[in-house]
Amino acid sequence: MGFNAAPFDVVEASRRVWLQRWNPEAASGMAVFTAVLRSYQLLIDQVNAVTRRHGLTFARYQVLAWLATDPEPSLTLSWISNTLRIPPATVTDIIDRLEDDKLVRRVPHPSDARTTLAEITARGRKVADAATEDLNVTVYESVGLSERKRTALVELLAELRAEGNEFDVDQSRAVIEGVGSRAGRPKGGPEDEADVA
Amino acid sequence: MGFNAAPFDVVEASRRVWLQRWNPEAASGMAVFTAVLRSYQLLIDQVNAVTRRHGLTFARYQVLAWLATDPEPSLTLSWISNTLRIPPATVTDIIDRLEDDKLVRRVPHPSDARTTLAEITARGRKVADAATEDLNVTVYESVGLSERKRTALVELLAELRAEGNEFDVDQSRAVIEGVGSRAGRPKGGPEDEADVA
DNA sequence: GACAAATGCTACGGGGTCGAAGTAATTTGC
DNA sequence: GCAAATTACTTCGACCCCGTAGCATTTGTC
Repeated sequence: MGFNAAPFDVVEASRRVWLQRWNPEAASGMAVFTAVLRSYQLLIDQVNAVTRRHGLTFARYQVLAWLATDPEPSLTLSWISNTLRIPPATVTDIIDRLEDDKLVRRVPHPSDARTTLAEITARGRKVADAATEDLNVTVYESVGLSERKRTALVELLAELRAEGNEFDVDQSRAVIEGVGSRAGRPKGGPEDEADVA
Repeated sequence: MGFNAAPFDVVEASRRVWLQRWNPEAASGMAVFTAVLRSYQLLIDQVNAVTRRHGLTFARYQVLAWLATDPEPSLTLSWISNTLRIPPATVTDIIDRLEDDKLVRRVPHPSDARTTLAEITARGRKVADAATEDLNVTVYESVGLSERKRTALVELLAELRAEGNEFDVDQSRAVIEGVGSRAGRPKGGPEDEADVA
């Protein structure tokens, strides 16, 4: 769907309504959610338009991009599921489609027969890079905001995500440093269970 | 799906990869998009869990909440489509379901036979308010961040959305001031066409 | 007033996603 | 060393969303 401007700023309008009918804390929280929602819609729309040009949905692109990026040419499906927060059944479907298009290949895990690895093909790598290049030029480089404000925004959202336990704050730094160590893990799971309900 | 922490901060990890393989502008833009995406996932997940308790999807809740909020008890389907950025066919579907549940009623527009109004029922109002109350307590009031940071975040996102032409910046203020004037408009459309491609 | 264009909505059909249940392999506990 | 619990993935079925095409009405143009 093409993107037409809404007739007014829905976030600000809602916020005023909330302030009248509910309490200020709820109003600011609602405003955060609504602002994130509408920003997401704005951006995902542009992203979808690009990935579609390359024959991919965003979900499929995302998986392919990680496979293309990672030092290891293959990742376990469960790693994909946990990291990209895609339900297992959806990962299965995504890999099915990518396999149909010969962008990815299923490979048995060397030491754990339960586990399946997704391995990117040469063709897949080519498609991923072309799509990324296109995304960079068409969307990412022309997101609004100054460089300084982009940084501020990303930091605020990082804090929001950290507080919401969106990622494992304790382990994150260590994992990011050792970028190469993501794939081959025989166990694949975090060694200490996070206490999420 | 329950929400388990990802093993690391995917935004930061991606940003580093981008800085190595692509240019800094693309990296910061990608980080903005990814941060918005993951924040959206985090929040929409919580919101969905709440609305489901009340027998609604988020899309249906959103429509119902606007109907419950607006001074006018009815809105045109096209207004809903434009404002909440929901494709017309989807609005039809949403109203169908809400009608099935007796939360909303279709009413012919008094002066334009093409147009249909959605009017909230007493039952609909009750469900909407209960769901909103629940959302406030369960999600909105406990979004992270200090009040100051929430404001800063919402402002940054407003700028992002404005630059992306997510809403009609010129008219927005005027429309928001006259909150009551949204519904009954016989024409329903903006009087000057925004120059969107 | 008549015809073309624009607007508002709906019917149809398909694609993407995902919860739940099932299968297979591995790890844990005793 | 074996049963129970856990982990990894897939199958199935369903729901939600939405692009497309189409119909009805209104508006614009002459």
